[in-house]
Amino acid sequence: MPELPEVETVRRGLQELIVAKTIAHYRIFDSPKSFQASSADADQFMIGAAVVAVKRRAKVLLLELTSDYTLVVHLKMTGQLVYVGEGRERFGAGHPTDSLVGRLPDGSTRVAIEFSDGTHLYFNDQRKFGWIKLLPTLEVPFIDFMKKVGPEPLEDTFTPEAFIERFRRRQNTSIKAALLDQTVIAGVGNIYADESLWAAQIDPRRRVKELTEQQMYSLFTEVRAVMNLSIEKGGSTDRNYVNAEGKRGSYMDFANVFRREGQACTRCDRTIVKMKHAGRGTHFCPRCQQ
DNA sequence: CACTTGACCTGTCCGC
DNA sequence: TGCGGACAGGTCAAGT
Repeated sequence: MPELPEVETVRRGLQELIVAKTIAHYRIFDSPKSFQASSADADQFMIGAAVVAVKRRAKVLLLELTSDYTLVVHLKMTGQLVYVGEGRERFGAGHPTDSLVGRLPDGSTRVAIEFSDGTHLYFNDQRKFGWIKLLPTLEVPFIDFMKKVGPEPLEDTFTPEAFIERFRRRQNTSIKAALLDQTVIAGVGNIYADESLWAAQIDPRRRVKELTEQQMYSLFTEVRAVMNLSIEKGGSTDRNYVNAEGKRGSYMDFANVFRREGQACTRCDRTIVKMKHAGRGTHFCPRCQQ
């Protein structure tokens, strides 16, 4: 479930691994949905183009090319963007729990890119929800998603006042549903919604309009703290997520509620509960979250 | 406009 | 052991 910390971890890895590499070939394994570009465009603007930079906006990765086109990538639920360097026959050769990735390409590979030095970048996606679009770099800010998506919560310029203002038009829904709404705040998904609400001691079902200013300040602080810690830990590997080198993240070792139903709350010892709310599995402590 | 629900997919897990 | 159904959750379309 790549959310902001996972996508940022992939971005940092790719920035180190593929910038300045030139695309020699590409291969599409599946469906017009996984890779959205005409073959003429892909041939003209990918082959021979080098990677200028790897950027991120919300949960979307942007691989900018020297052709002035950008590969826009959304990993959705099970997407992976994995780099395999020259001579590396497979991942997972180290500690057996480090990696979820075997020899590539595999049955989940949707797109393979070969660089001129013989190294590869694979877009794997078991459930095919994810996609790659090839677009002119200048058009990227104007696609629907980019126009609607909310501010980046980890930017230095983002303030608690701006955070509170973003929730103004979602007063009547639950705080969890509002946090998951990408047009309110960018990058929060199910894991970090549950974790930040636990840290701020707010019941996920509570309506936005019922929350005090102090609670909203606390939530602002905790959303950032939780996601910053996760980036530090390389993100959360619940099932499929791996970074650009095929390695797991370790944030789940630090989670206080997510996938911890039936266990004791680390703050008050009450049993953590899981229920369905806002259409999602929702984990919280019924004693210390109000 | 605000808000909720279902669809998109497929691997995994659970109960029979 | 095999099989059907529930489940996982990011985003968008369609519904109230």
